[in-house]
Amino acid sequence: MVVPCSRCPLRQLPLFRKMTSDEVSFMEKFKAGEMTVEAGTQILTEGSGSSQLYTVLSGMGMRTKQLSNGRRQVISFVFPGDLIGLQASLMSEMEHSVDAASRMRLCVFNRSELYQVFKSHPDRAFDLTWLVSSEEHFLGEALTTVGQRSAIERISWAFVKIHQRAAAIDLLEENGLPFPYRQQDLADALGLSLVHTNKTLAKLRERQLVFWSEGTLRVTKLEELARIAGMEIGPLRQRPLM
Amino acid sequence: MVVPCSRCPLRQLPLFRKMTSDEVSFMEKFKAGEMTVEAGTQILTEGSGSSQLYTVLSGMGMRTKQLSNGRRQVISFVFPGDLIGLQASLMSEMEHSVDAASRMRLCVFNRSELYQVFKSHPDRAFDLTWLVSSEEHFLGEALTTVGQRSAIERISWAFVKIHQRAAAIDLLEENGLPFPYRQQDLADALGLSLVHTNKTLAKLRERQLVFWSEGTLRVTKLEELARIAGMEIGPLRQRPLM
DNA sequence: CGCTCGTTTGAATTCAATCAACACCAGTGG
DNA sequence: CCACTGGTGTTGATTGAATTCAAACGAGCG
Repeated sequence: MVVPCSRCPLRQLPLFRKMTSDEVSFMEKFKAGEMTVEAGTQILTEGSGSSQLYTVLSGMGMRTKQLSNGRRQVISFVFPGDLIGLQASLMSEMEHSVDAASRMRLCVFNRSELYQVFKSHPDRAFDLTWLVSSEEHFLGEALTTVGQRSAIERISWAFVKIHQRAAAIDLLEENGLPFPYRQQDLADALGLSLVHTNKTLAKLRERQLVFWSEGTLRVTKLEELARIAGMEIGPLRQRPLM
Repeated sequence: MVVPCSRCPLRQLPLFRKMTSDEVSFMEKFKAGEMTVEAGTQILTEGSGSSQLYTVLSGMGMRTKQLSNGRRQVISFVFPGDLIGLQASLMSEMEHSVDAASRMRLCVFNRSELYQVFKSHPDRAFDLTWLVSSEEHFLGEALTTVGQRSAIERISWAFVKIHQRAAAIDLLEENGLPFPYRQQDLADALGLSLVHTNKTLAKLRERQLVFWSEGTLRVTKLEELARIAGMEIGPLRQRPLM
């Protein structure tokens, strides 16, 4: 059962820019359908082209990059509202993979129509560029975190980011937010070993700042975490939803 | 003395996509002038808006991000052909600074005309998006390097990248390429301490792989460096020049 | 019941950070 | 003219944060 873009629940959230009905109906035409994938599915594969773009409707995933020596970097966690696969459409192929960490529902767009967006809807093309730039911005922050912060600072930074984003897409329940990753995923995202990640998580738990178990993450003292990370906690910028 | 875009020496290089004379003359209109800055100048400042976009014509710089604890991440080194300041035009402000490491000549564009590009020249808008995406791609690689590689691997990776790019913009002289940075800059780019960077550089020098002194970098065994870094050495993708 | 997967904990090791000096050079000012 | 200073690079010694190694535990599953 496909939801029309105009009634997409994500679109109602204040995180996402209000669009004119004209813009929405254009996106509607651009939309090829919906798709559900199970946890563990590889949605996009590093090194291969893709004829599709996706907007995440629900569920979570991660972008990963494989090294030849077997190590792996988690580039970012993917949340509802994120656009994935654009890189393959712009360059000839993906330079990272995208894996589903939970069951995910995806909105599918045809890559072939991408140029139409640029040709006939410059404002939406601008939005696309904005989204890529926003992702670039995030990677700059992540690079700074991995390059300059200690283990406890990195993990605190990550949890603040995740909490903020989850709050903005209405994922906060009273007992926490769904966080369907393994400790290894977080370790690979932050450039830490699994063991050290585990021990650092234990420290945060002891200090009553964060509780993460059974796929649920509960952040109890956001400001304290931000203080540890040495970061500002501003409101999220409104973003376009494709 | 301002060079018309059509006779821009960068544009003749095979690294940059051939453009139609129509496209070039559009860029020409978009161009507001040229500008020269001395080494050490801050071209763009983190947290502040900018009414200008620049394409680097010559010289080198770096994007940096400041942490509140005094540490600093060098996000990337900036080379001729790179576009800087787009982020400030898309978001409301820069989220990193750009500093000149040597004297630089810059091609200046007015931010206010950016929307015109999207409106009237969708192919150039596409190029802009491509550039941002390419930068995002690079940051993903850098994140992977800092997150997963050892010190000697990181430095080797960086030198391979730098050598490739320098070669593509005709910066290779018989004695090496101009590399006007301090060891501290490289250290901050790779998430290493100055001392450890220095010692690792000494190792590479002993192994006769890289010689860097007095602002000149000479890479003698590119393949060996790439082998150490565990990376592929493919040809650079052709890129648009704004 | 045995098996796998993810988490947890302890111990040993190591890579890289920090601390501390010194060398070198270009300015700069007495 | 020369002592002094600040910036950059170099080197050795020490420390420490994080990795690696190893083992065990619990949950879910065929």
